[in-house]
Amino acid sequence: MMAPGMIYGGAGATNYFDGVRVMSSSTATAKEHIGSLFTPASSSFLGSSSMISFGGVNGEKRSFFGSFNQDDNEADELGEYFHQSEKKRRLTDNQVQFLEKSFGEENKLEPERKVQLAKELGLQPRQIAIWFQNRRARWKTKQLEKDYEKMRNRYDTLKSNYNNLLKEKENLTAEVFQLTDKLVIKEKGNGQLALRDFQKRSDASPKEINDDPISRVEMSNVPAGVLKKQQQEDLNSAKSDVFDSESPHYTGDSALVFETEHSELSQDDDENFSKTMLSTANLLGKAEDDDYPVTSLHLTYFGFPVEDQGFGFWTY
DNA sequence: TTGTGTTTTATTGCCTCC
DNA sequence: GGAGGCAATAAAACACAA
Repeated sequence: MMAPGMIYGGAGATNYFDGVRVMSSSTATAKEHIGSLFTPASSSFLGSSSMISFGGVNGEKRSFFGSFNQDDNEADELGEYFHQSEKKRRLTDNQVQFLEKSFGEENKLEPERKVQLAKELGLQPRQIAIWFQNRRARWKTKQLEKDYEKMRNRYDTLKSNYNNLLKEKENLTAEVFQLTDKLVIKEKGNGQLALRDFQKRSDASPKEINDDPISRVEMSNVPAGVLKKQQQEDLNSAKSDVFDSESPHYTGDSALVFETEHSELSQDDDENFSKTMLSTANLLGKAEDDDYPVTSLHLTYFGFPVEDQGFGFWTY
């Protein structure tokens, strides 16, 4: 049997009187404290109805649901409620309905409202507070679920868009392959001069070249269509002879430019693509500056940006 | 009927605000 | 320091399948 006025708590439990939390460090102290508050004259916490505040002690039953249309069903419900044991009891449907309505109006509970609701529903103010607290927790959980659902939908949309862009990019890449091949074949001819020039320049440090901002800028400004006849021939020569996989000049750089692309293209495709593009770029670069061979790094400035542009190779 | 999962009511401890 | 809010949790009540 629990002490009257004590909402069943264990040892060292927090106790409540009329909705006020009474913290205690020792159970005995708490019991004494609470016990002293419940004299036979106390108007609340009457025996088995310890969780329910009745209107008065004189047997008069004030209207339990002042705001409800009380019918036989509700009377039965109440009777059921009052006759439940002292264990944890559920609120009646009408009580819950009333609290829900109140929660819908305002989910925070001011002290006056709490007391008012407690009076109207015949519950302890503390019970009203607990109900609101639990209801807020449920509301928050629901809200989180909704937010999660929204975010998931957004993610799905973004993912779908990304996949579409990926496909588009693959198509464009394939188109570039085709066009480049066509271009190279078209430029077929004598390339010996280009090969000699390239070998002469092969002593130049790649770092120097790559770090030279001026050459980068110049490269980026080379219009693709400006080619002299002799330069075209140089390119054709270089295409077949210069870009072998052993060349220290190109293999490393190739990886630099296309390193984010490995998941998309096979290694062979990757290599071929790099070589072809280097070939083209060298040809174009030669039109501007014979001192520097074009490395794959420079390709970045030839309309094949690593990221952030329409033809970019980025990863998520 | 019983085992099990879910919901509801209530407690506890910590934190913030006044 | 007290009051109230919140997160985590306990435990009773309830729902339901086997």
